[in-house]
Amino acid sequence: MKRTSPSTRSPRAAASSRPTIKDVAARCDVHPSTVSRALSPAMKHLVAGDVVERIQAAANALGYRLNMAAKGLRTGRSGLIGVLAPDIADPGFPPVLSGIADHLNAEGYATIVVDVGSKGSEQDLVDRLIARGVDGLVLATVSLRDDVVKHCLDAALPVVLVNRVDAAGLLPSAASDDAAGMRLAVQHLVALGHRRIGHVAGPQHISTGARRRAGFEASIRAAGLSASHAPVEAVEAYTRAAGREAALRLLARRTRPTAIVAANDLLALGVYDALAARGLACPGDVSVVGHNDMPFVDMVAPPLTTVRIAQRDMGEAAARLLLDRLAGREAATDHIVLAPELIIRGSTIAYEH
Amino acid sequence: MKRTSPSTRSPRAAASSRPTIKDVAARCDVHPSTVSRALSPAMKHLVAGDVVERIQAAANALGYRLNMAAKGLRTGRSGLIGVLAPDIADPGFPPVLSGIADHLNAEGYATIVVDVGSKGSEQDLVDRLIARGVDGLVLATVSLRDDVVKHCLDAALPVVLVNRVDAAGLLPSAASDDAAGMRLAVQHLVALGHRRIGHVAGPQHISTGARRRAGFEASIRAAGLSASHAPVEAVEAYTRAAGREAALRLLARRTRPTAIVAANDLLALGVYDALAARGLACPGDVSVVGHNDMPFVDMVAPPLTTVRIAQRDMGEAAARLLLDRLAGREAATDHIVLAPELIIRGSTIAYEH
DNA sequence: TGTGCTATTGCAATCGATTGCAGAGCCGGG
DNA sequence: CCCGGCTCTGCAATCGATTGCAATAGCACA
Repeated sequence: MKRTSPSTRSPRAAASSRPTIKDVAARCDVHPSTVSRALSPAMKHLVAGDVVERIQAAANALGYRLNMAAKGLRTGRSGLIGVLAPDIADPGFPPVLSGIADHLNAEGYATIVVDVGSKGSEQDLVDRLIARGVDGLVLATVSLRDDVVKHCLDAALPVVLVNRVDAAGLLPSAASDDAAGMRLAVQHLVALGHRRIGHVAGPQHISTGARRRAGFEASIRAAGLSASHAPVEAVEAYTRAAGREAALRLLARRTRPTAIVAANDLLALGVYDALAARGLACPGDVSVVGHNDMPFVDMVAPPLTTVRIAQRDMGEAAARLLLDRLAGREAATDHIVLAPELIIRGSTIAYEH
Repeated sequence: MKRTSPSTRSPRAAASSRPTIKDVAARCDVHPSTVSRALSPAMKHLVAGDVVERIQAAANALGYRLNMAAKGLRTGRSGLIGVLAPDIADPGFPPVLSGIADHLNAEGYATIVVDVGSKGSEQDLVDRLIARGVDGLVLATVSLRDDVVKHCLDAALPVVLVNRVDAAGLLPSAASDDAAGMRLAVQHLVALGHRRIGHVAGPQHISTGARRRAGFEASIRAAGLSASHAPVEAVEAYTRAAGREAALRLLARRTRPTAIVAANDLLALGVYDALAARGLACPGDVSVVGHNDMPFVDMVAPPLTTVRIAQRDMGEAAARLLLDRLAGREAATDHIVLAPELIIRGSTIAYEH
């Protein structure tokens, strides 16, 4: 027990003090380095079989657990992945998150999720994650400012996007096929006989907002409808209140649309609010289609017809993409696109001329 | 530039390599320890003012960022807090989480959230968090097994509970006043004239399930109603499907209840399903009260009357409790209880005899 | 001018694990 | 019987930051 130094005392008080690799080594009469090797799958082959067994036995007899901080310091890898989320409270996000976390956990990584919305600058948050030594970043932030991307690239940090794509398409991403989703929505309405279809578009500085709007307009053209009968109102944020306001503007147009496609379920609920405020019935007077199929939109009145996106798959794909990069494998497919699916419920019906 | 050693090469390849405390020291012609002191708020007073300034200038000229792994190794504190969640996808959880994270972030801590549901043993997850060197744990797990608690106590790790209490009341906790919530619900129904009130109880091995049930029964007694007119059906999990089954059993009783109190909004939605399956109207035939006021229950048909719990406050309180422990302050109040509030919407109406 | 302080700074050990290199022991072939 | 080669293990440096102790300088006061 001569291990206590005279000058510097152990910073962690006498309490607990988990066993270290040295304790295991002492118990087995081998050098710490041998223990390290025996306990590392990659180096185990360098140690004699019986010694490995003895060490493993001693290790879990002592309840030894690897100290990640020490390992991280030495190897330069922390086993931590940062995830930047726009808003944890958004019901659409958890499935994505759990897809990411599950996949990453399986490979021994832990995830630090930070909510950008509440705190200050995204830049600063990224810096703090970098200080923590994260090995990679998953960005699900809605507003992907250029400087953040640049910052990450400067730090030579593997970064992947989820539910987003950057304008230049430089970063690998996993996202839903927004254009296809809007096509499903518009085709569905056209098939029901609708000819005047409005769109409540999301924020245009967010890729989903911009791409869904473009998809909507393209689908309208493809259906041979005139753009003048397909008014678009964009919002500043994906909120129910914003959706309500935009829908009110849409409904105030000379030729009122008989159907409204929202860029988002939250916005669609706002459309419901607007219809109620105008004394209009859904779907009787106006049909509504949402996007995302977030939880419980099947329970609202009327149950919302919406475009379901593969959120969990998106998270998993993003994790895989990141793992590829961490392993040095540059995946062939940098942009994974998930196919959406139209879920028809009660908020859309045929338009009678 | 004689800093490259002959034998062991730097593990982090030439790429990037963030500046270290030594680089800053070299640039200022001082010893690394002086830099460390100058950059630490607690030790700054030991360094001459002008030197501090010079060092700070050099630090952010170089873009120096503290290496948390190294600091953690030396000090024995990682600045990481583990949060065990029952199910991230549960819409009720995000507000709690964000309350926790915001408060902890402000103090320089980062949170690692792990979803217990998906992965294997809770025990093992805790072990992995401990290996990561978390400084403390917030447990929001629904099924708080004794061994997990014991495990944490063995590790001498500060632990707080959120939205939960342990049977023995040993661990500090922040939770809603479940009994008060049930009292609000029952009193509301009684005031509306209901005399036969059923309860869909949550899992009895979860504190919310057990305490809400007890609260329900106590309130029934307090209202002078007979227990035989207040049937209770407990479920195994907080899911919509389980709520449906339990409600069907309740509705099959000889004297059908005219109102049902669910332990949870999710269960309440299941009750809606059951009513629809039996061709009964809500609130016409049966009134329903939920619990938690999760997002969008105001949008379902009919809008759900429910007991709102202060989820964000709960998270904040838990964080404060944990910070107290981390700072060595044993807070006087170990069990913080948050007052619930009844939100009356459309799922409850007066019962006409 | 000498003594005693205090305010600063440097020194070096240390946290726990990893890993390149060196050396020991052993085997079989020539 | 010797040597090349292989397997296994030990040694020691190292990652970056912190901190108790020692040392120095500067200053005041007698």
